[in-house]
Amino acid sequence: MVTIRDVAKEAGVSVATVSRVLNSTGYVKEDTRVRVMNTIQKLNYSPNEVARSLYTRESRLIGLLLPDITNPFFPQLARGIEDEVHSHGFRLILGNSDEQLEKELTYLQTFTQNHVVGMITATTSLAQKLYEGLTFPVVFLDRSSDQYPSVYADGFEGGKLAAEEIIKRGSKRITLIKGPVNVKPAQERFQGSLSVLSQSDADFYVLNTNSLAFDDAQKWAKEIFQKYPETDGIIASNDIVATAVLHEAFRLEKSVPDDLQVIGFDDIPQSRFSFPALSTIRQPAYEMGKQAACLLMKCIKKEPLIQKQVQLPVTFIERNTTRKVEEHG
Amino acid sequence: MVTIRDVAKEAGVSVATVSRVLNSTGYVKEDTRVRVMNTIQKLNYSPNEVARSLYTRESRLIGLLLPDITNPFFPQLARGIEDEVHSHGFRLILGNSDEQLEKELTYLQTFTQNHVVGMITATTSLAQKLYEGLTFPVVFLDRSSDQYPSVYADGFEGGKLAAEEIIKRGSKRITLIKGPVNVKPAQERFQGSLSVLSQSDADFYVLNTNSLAFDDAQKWAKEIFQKYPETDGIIASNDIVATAVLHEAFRLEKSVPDDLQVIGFDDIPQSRFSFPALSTIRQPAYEMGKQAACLLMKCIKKEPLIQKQVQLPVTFIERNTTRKVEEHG
DNA sequence: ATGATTTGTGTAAACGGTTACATATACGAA
DNA sequence: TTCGTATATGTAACCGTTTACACAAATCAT
Repeated sequence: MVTIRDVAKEAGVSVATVSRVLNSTGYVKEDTRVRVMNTIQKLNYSPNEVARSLYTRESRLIGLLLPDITNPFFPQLARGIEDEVHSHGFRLILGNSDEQLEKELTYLQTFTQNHVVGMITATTSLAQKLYEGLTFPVVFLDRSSDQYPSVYADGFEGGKLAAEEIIKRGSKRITLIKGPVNVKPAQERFQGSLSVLSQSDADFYVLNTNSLAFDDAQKWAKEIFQKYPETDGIIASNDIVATAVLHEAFRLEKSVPDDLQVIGFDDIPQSRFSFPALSTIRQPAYEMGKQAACLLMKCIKKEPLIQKQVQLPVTFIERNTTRKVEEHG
Repeated sequence: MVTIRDVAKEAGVSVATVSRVLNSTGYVKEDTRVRVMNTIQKLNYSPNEVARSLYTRESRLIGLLLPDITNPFFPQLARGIEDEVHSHGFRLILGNSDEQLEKELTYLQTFTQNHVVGMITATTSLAQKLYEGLTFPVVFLDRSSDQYPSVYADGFEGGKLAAEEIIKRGSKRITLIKGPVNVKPAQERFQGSLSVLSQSDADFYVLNTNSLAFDDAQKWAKEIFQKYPETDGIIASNDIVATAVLHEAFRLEKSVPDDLQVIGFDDIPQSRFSFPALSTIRQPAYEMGKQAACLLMKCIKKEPLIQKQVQLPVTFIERNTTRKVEEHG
């Protein structure tokens, strides 16, 4: 491995000069700068990030903690983040928490030990005090926080929207699928929908679930039609569950949206391809990731944050699992 | 930040002793070991991974290079990898290459500069010589290589399978969607299907595409029915494209599988929820990731590899976008 | 009792960068 | 000419670990 000393010797200068050339700091005469650059090229030298990190006490790494990359919502967040931080020269250390405190802790330690410059977390943190001791900035994504900068969509509003739209379109016996209790955004949606439903004249049934994943979605879907067969409107905890519901409804030969309406949450890319195409509450995932990354970049550069909390709007995406309403006027 | 010296001083021993306790190397008397451990607890000391890395010249990080995490096939690979390496105490630096050589190079550099202990790549590497200079082991995933350890599914066989099954089920005017030329696995599938089709008595049409992503899938789908409206069987380049095709077919009121059969590739989780449920060639993605990680672990531990190339079987998953054939016997 | 070996601990030199500080020259102003 | 400042470069300390080497005490074999 070729080091800065090798370059210095070859170019006939000191390591300090090479370092100065590398970082464009201090004074360097143009001739020597060129000479050093050439030597770097010639020796194919590339500075050791670890050594740099040790001295400066920060790396160019950013920690990213997600619940589960296998859920299609999160890769979009991740991609938004990556695209943004990459352009600033940072790289990501990725961790899946599976919403388990223990795994989250492991990664927090990893991030600390590796001197990350900052982190973005989209997971549990029921205990926000976990993050208190950290020496680097943290941005919460897909979760709100008063203390920390955070980027999230308005889950409560989304939940309300879903309920309003499904009621407006005529569902009377509504099933509300409640996501895992420890997943905060899922609870917010749920509360949003609940607040609307409880003030409406619709009957409703709440199905409690403990996962948002593919492998379980089918189970919840079956459960609904067993326990509440006469339901004519389902507000799902996310698009995956909604898709499973749709699938099960088809198996049972229910006609969507005529006999049964379904609304999802997230608007993952594949939702527009479901059959019928899924009506859903859209969260701008890629954009959320990007914004979170921007916020973190500002924290890292110690620029003042104009606003610590960024709440992005949710929108109702009307597709074919809900009935049409004719507009007035 | 509390360092090893703080611990040493507090425990009344030398840094060497603390280090020995930490790494369970050399001789340490039981009393002092306990005393040091207690001090570590008391001071809440956690060793600086960067410093360790600098001296030992290796980190506990592994580089992972994927084409695009947004394509649902890759998160599954990633998850398989993470689960495996995590249990060995390693963490992942993630990069998306978008199949662009330039981005790939950037990440190769990042990995080197950060002293990763190894890397797994599932992307381009048209120029395998890129990987020659590296000081750490590399495992190819979803791509074969004679030189390097690699884990992949039998794409050619998968392509053949798809063609055979669709022909066996009676399609006569087949559309073969050819994935991007620079994506090797896509080409292998294509070649596999092509080899079968060209020896069959079916007519077929090849649609060339340059992406496997959601945003473009719809475009290819529309193109097919414009250019080859009488087609009665479509072999898609992956499940995403297949799903888009299905969606478009429905819009055009084609009856699947009666008038049109469709076969995908990958078996991403959502495929079983498409309508009709997608028949596809399954690649065991999670398992592939896991195997690749296992291979890398062995390389890192310098254990001999029993086999450098691991080829996992593909299987035809019969769902409802293909017609049934009655078994003989 | 004596030497060899095992056990236990400490000192200091790496690892490969960055940067504070020292030094030296060039240049412009007074 | 002299001083102050801008320019240019080098020396060495430092970041926080690991480990080679040195040394001493304890244990063992003869």
